[in-house]
Amino acid sequence: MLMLQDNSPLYTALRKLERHGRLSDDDRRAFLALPVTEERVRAGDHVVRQGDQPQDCALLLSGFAFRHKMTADGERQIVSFHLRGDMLDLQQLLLRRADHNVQMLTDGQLCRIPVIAFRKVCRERAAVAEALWLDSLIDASIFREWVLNVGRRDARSRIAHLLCELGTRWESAGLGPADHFELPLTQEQLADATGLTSVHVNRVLQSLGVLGLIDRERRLIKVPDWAGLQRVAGFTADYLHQEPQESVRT
Amino acid sequence: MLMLQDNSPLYTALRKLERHGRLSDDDRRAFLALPVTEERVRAGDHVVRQGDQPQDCALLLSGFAFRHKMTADGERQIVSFHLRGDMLDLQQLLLRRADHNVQMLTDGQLCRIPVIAFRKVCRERAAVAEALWLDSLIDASIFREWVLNVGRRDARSRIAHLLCELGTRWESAGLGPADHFELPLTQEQLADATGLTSVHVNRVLQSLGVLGLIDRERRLIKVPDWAGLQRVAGFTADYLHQEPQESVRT
DNA sequence: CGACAACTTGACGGGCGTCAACCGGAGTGG
DNA sequence: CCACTCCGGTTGACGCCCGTCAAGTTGTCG
Repeated sequence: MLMLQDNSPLYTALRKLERHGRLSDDDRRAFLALPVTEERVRAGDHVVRQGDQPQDCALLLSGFAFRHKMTADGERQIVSFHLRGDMLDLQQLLLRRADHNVQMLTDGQLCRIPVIAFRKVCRERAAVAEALWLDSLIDASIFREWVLNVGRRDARSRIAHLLCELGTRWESAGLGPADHFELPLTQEQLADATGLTSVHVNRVLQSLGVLGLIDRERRLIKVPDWAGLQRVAGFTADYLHQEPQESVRT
Repeated sequence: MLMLQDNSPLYTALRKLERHGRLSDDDRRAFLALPVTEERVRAGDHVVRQGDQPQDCALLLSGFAFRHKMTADGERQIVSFHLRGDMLDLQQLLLRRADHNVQMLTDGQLCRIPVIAFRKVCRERAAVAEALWLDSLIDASIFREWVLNVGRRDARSRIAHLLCELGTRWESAGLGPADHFELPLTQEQLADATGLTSVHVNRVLQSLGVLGLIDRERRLIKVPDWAGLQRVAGFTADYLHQEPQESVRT
């Protein structure tokens, strides 16, 4: 078995990619050998801008990021949040032009992988391509859940659902327990993610507090009643596809 | 150049996959050689059910299909519509358990491709895997636009936007001009796709008619003022990624 | 011609948006 | 050490977009 190099910035990503199935030593080696450039970024920095044609893919090493789009008349909608280990613009591997923005929520660190080298590895190592493809399928599943969330849940369960998702992903990214996580979002950003206004988000957060479902202190969320929050949200984690896939073997 | 077999049910899909870049003759041969079983389906038939672990992928040969999810308390949200040539559950290639439902909107025809054989081709023919991966990335892009649509547009532009998308995809699927297409949806289904109620959808459709933006006759939509509809919708087609990609060549 | 689904219309109500004022903490500079 | 500023959070009053309910109407298929 290949000794893993914990010091490679790609190791975090590799661990996430292997969540659904081991790669061979050759696959790991090829992936870890990708050329990268690390980069320190500040809250608010753009990682990708709509219309860009970036020549590299970004991997989030630390900090929080988010994707968002805007309507013609300037309304913003956040479409996803990203934690350590997430690939931020995997789609740039195959799609030329970015159709949305990716921006840092907090200070953090990311590394950039040149598209050309990345594509080469994908073409030569089918299992690596497959793991990355799977990753983008899970992203897509999360987007579908978000459509359901903003389309068919009322404000309270909508926000509760988002909190459940973030807690669950926080835990599965190895950052801590799901019921005690960082939420480095202003209420306006929370509103942009849920299709509400910041005023209403404020009222709903308070009501969730009164119900004993969440405790807020600064940008930290504690969930004293996880089952209750889940019930209000109608949350089940299946759409995150976190379990190993035990998928059909060829 | 490989002579294409117009009679293969996979030919429609191949043409769509090659929209963004030619495959080699070997790639085409491998894809067209996939074992398939054709199937006639009726409006309302389920193609995939949430929780299923299907052993094949479905390709839509004719008719309309849609995907939908439900909240814990039974609210339905449609998350996408599908036309001839679309792969209906590509994600079953890599994900074990379906997290949503796929159902026929009209009578139609589909063909099923066994997951095992399909995966084998993907592992052996990197370019085929890449084309399919690209297809799921475009799906994901459409989901993001839907999040924006239900999250941040009012009822009128929301419905206008959906009509613009369907018209555009109708045309690019080779079914006819974008401003004159079939819309085999009840107003309740339209409501489930836009996060509204059927009553309100009814009123908005009428108002779009009064504005001279659309004409409805039965399940047919004519758009006398496409530019106007686009303006009301705030629609730009970039998120559909229809242009050839001219992507970085390795 | 009866039955059923889909569409249409009107009256009414509520969840959430809008507007605006105020508060509170963190950073800044004198 | 204290004003000043600024951003984000909080609160209240009010109103609108869209949901709800319920009663028709139309169209289609047996």
